Amino acid sequence: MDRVDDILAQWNRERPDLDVGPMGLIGRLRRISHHLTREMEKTFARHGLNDATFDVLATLRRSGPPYSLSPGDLLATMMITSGTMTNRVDQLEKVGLVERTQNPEDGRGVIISLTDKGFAVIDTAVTDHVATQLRLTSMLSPKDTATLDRLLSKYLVGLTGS
Amino acid sequence: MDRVDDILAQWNRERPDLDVGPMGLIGRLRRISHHLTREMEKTFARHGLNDATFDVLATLRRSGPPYSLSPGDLLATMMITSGTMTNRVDQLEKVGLVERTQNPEDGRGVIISLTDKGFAVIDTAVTDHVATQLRLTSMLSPKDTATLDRLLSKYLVGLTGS
DNA sequence: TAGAGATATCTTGACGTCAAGATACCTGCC
DNA sequence: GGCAGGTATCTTGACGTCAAGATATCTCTA
Repeated sequence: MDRVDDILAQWNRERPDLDVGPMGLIGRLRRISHHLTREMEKTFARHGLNDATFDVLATLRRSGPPYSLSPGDLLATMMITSGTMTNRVDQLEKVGLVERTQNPEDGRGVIISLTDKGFAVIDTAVTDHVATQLRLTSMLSPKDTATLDRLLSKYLVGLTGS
Repeated sequence: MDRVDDILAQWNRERPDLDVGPMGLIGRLRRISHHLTREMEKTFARHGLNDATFDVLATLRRSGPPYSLSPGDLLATMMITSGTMTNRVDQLEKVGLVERTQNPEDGRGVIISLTDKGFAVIDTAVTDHVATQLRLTSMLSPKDTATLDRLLSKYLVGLTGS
């Protein structure tokens, strides 16, 4: 029994014609996601980052040496638009965590690279972040975690095709 | 195998010291949530609404007659701040879907009520919305849906305490 | 090799959200 | 009754995001 159940009970009383099963599942998913995001942002803030800038630095870091990607490459793994990407890189460049260089092979393109400072920041931040994520999933038993993860993966594939 | 698995594989290569199990679960949860929100917004748009304004109208509608709540009551079920609430009500009042009246029992308070037009809009929109949600969960088997819903509820309670 | 269409990135303007604080009003204690 | 502290709502300014379009460059075909 959670808060979403209260919402469903209200709908059942007011609109008994509606099948609110999907609403319960989706509502819970979104509430959990929202809550997790809020909590993780606290960790990012300790490193001078937020969800958006952490995402960029982390993508560059895990791509491996030379820790450089084009804005287009970065976009491919994030669910955002190109304008948002420009804004994120602007912020990070301003504080010296990444730098833009012209792509020598394509005059239209630029390459975003982690600076040494950026590398140091993200390497520390991600360690902290992983600890936070462990805490945020620690209330689930190993078995429940495994089942949930498997079902979410199945759902993600069914929903987006990959 | 989904896109999140690719991300985890990159981390394993670059930072094998990190336990990325929680990252997979949280990443999937957030991606699904993001995708669902985007899809549902299309439905809201067909009724001249968005996620924010739908939420307010729906909360008033399911509260039952007289379809009136204070901003504080509305805040209690939504994960937003008071400033955001003011903005949402402003938008809805401007287009005549809700109206503000002074709370006769408390000079500090106001009461937000659905107008007849607001009632008609939300009653149609929610029917459409439920159909969208059914579609967005239709790729899961009934059994998987039940298991997922149960685990999410458990997680939500463990995470937020209700 | 010239031009049409495709591509990569950035710009602009609007919107939703938030944190922090302002304002008005209520309640309970002295 | 009057004042202190609590409560309900709104205001302000900053930020992240998006859609749509601008600009520069590339690629392919004739």
